[in-house]
Amino acid sequence: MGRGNCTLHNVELAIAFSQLADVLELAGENPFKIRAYRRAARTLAGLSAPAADLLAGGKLTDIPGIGRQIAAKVGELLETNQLRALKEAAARFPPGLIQVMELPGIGPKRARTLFEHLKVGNPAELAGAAKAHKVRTVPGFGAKSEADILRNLAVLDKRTGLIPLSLARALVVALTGYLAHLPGVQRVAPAGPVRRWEELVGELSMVVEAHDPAATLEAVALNPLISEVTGRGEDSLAAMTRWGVPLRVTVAGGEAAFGAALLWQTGPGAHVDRLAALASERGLQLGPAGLFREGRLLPAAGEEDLYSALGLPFLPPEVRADGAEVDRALAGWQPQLLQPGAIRGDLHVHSRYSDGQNSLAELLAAARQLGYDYLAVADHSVSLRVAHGLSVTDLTAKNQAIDEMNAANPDFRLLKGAEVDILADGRLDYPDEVLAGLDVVVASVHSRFHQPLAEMTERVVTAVKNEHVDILGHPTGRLLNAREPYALNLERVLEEAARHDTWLEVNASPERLDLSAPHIRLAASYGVKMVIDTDAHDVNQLTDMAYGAALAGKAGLDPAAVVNTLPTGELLRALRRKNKKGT
DNA sequence: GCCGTTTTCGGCCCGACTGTTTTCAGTCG
Repeated sequence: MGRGNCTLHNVELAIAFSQLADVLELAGENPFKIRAYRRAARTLAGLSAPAADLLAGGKLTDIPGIGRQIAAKVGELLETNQLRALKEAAARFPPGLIQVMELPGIGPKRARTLFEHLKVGNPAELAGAAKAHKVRTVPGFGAKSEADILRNLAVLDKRTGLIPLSLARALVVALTGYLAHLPGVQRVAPAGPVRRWEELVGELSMVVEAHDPAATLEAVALNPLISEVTGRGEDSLAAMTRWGVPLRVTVAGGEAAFGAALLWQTGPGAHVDRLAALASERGLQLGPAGLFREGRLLPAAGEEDLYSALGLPFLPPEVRADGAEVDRALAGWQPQLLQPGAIRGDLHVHSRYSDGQNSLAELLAAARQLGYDYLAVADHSVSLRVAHGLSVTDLTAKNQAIDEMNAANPDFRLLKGAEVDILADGRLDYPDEVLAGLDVVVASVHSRFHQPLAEMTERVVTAVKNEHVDILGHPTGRLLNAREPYALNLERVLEEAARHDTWLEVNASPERLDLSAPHIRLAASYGVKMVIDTDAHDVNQLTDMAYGAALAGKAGLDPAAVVNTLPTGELLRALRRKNKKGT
């Protein structure tokens, strides 16, 4: 974490353009214009420098997809904190109609139709209309749509108030920067589910060490991210953020109490309760104010000291859960984490050849910057038209370009890869002889998501058995907060993956986190090897590896089961494992 | 909206699936 406020501004700019795209979609604007705004939103969110600096330096329009008009809108946002175009367009529709559009099967046209016929302007009103069987009276809707709407509304309801970890992290980085610069503030640390790397976040929590708690909390209340202060204590403040997620800021009473405050605010409750119980078993008292013996505060500057005082190894936030981990640690268990630098490369990234943003040269340079030894450029296969899936001819040309890059860069290895679609019947989207010419084959499902369980399982198992497939990509297909996983018997897939030595991907993109931590545990129990990949479509997303590493730590995955910790030579041997065994 | 060593205008993300229809519009990846 670091980099002050720049991430905040970029994320906020991105959200504004994304909202503009949403509302223009409702308004029936030119789809290409809408796409341009969405692209700009993605680009802005991924920038590594503050957009404000680029704009000031006249460099913003150098970025592909950002022209004069969007740059002007960025300027307007930075100056006035709002977009006139967004305000005007949004005024034409009830604000809840955007949420109605989040329902699967409901796009801008159908959301508008519902609004015009039934006057429903938000999910709650739509639920009422559906229950009263009014939806089926609207042209283009029937009993099936009505039932789908009700079912999907329940899913939508479950996730309200939860934001993706990536957005939560951006907000916490922004708040950290803000807090760190307040006078009298010594230390700031994020806590809560963000620090535990929970995949969806329902609350933000920060711990501060400060000379003057009242003045510090007063300053927090003035932060523009905060829409409303909901509670004040002597040393804490509760507020609602503009993103609808509550925030708690806790001021620790001095250095000796910082660790305890951080521990308490990081949670979860069951973990902290187990620690407190353990402390009292040892004649100590552990609470949010610190660790005490007979009423005397013991010196403990950090969490490490607290764990150590209880006779425990340090338990990093991502492994803190229901308290059982405390007892495992007492019995000698040590959490296994991927050390920085353990990951030697990424085996699933996209280039400009399909739907990525960067050239091979840019990808190579970025990977080298991260200290990697290798990078597999796995672009989409021919069937995935929307993503510019590569024809065999294009793939051949790309492979040749990779050979040339490798010849010119002997210290690094670009791997010839493809993310090959698993077709509806389990066949792959390239012929065998083409697959045989690749270093890395990632096989993924990108179509026909609604196949019944048995059919989908058979389809994926067929791919897993395929001798050319190295990795099963994003195995469950879920999109966090957006799309449910497809029906799949994962245990059956794991069985076959273990048998055929096919690796499973831990897709580290914060939109997916697929496999999830529980699924990683399950896969490990089958003896299946895993690869942590970012699925980056932009060099800035290569650092999403941190999400995957945290997920592996949460799942307690043995680093030895992670294939991309291998150095180049061993990885290349491992990639040839099937051919060696083969016929 | 953006973009262009062919274009300053006219392309750009196309095709399959779905539920509602009696021939297709809307959604999605």
